[in-house]
Amino acid sequence: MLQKQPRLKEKQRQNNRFPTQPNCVSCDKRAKEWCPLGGNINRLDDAKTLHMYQAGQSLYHQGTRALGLFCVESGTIALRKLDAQGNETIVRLIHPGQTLGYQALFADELHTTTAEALTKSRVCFIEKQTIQDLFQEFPQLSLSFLQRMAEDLHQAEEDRLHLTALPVRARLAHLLLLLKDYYGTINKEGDVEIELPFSRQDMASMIAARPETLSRTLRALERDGVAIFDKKKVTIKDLDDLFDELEPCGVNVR
Amino acid sequence: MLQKQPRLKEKQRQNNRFPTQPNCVSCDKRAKEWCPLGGNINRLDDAKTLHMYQAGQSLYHQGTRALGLFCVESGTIALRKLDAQGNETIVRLIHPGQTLGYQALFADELHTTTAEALTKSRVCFIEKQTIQDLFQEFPQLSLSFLQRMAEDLHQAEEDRLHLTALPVRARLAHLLLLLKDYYGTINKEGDVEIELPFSRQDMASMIAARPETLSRTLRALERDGVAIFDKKKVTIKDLDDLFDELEPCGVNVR
DNA sequence: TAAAAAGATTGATTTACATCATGTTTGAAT
DNA sequence: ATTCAAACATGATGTAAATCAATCTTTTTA
Repeated sequence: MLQKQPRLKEKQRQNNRFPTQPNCVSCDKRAKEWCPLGGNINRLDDAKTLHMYQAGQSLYHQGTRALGLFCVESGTIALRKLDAQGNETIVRLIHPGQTLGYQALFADELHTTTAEALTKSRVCFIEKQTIQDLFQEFPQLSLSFLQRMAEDLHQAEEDRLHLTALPVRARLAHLLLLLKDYYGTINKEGDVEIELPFSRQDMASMIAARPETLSRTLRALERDGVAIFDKKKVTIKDLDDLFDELEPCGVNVR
Repeated sequence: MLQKQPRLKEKQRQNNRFPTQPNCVSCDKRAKEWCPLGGNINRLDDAKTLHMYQAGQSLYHQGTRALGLFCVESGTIALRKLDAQGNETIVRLIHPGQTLGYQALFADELHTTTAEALTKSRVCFIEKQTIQDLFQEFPQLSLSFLQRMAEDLHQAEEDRLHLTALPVRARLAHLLLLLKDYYGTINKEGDVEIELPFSRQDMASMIAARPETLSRTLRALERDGVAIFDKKKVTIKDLDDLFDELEPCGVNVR
């Protein structure tokens, strides 16, 4: 199965040298998956290899074998799924501290998504054999991954519900509320500003809408004074306005 | 949170006595989750308790704590999800040999669905403590559940795709193709006959459509000679006709 | 810098499906 | 049987979002 390999801009090809080695022990973003290692977290630290990815580069490709696990230190990774008709959707975003690649690894299937760095990213890789060794030595580790996947499953259920029960506008509001946690800052006027790391097309795919529909919905939100969309910058005066979009639909944002 | 407890028909209240104890060792339907127990499968056998459920009875309720795992010996269990607006959807069906209840148990969350027996069912229950002990003693067990959940996750991804990419008619065709594996028989004319264990409303919820839409779609398939729907019995002359419904959508039924 | 390609917006039109309304069948309780 | 309440079917109508098509904008390539 052939995958599209996005070409990189010239300037992106540079600056790939002299990375500071990240340290799992001091990594404050590390997700709870690795907690069972406790004081032995250095075991992970020793086994990992650091990789730098420029925006647009892939960590792995849909349809390939899983060689190990990835753990994001910085940057944003998108899991893209390509279907038979050639539609590409972002299934999920992975943020610093989170692990990815476990689905195919644990299911012993081929990767069902392509993992692509949306921003310049630092990602650690732990190969399959190491994972197996660690799981053997620290059985609690598999339990924490069980928990992880159970939560994923819960999320998937929830997403399905939203998809069928909520109109595009509410799905968009919901997405913005999730994104603000990762990309939101407060500007000098005290408004929330979100710098989106992806295109309109990607954004549309995330809420299962067509780009045209997304575009119109953005404008509708602007008309109603809920948010301002300038290129990839979103400005929100009052988050409550977004919550109000969801309230009549009975959604509680975790 | 109050749950609707369906009233049982009179005759269903009877015949709940003298169940033959099922035996995990000889259970030929047992799913691969328990394989790691190997020759120690009797450990599971000793720990389990058998429960009989009449159609309409619940194994557990959405919003309650997970007390253990269930393993279906016979019958069909539906996982129902009730949303804020009061819509009820069948998220999934569980068949003999399969395990259920692990999502909430592993995530340490409340049950996100209600498990309801659609037919008279025999289900084994293994309580949390036992599971923990077994997982401790047989670490491979958690790996096999990891695999299980990874597959579930894959399925959820796939379902989401279908939901957004396929029209109701294709989703219905797809559902029938899945159901035939569990409920299909060949009648004297050589046609496939499926005896559905659920109502039209439930069926509609499974493909995320309204009952009216499902009703019309059934008739459309009948008009086109693809299938005949008589009450809960579906007759299909040629399965290829169903595959043809999916082909233009680029779906390959596993 | 110009040219080309891709992405984004906007408008007009279509459509699949939901909703509403009404009638019919079913099947359990009396 | 008779009654009653669900479940199911069917027709009429409404609508959110997709599709089609035409600019406009930004990015990439040459």
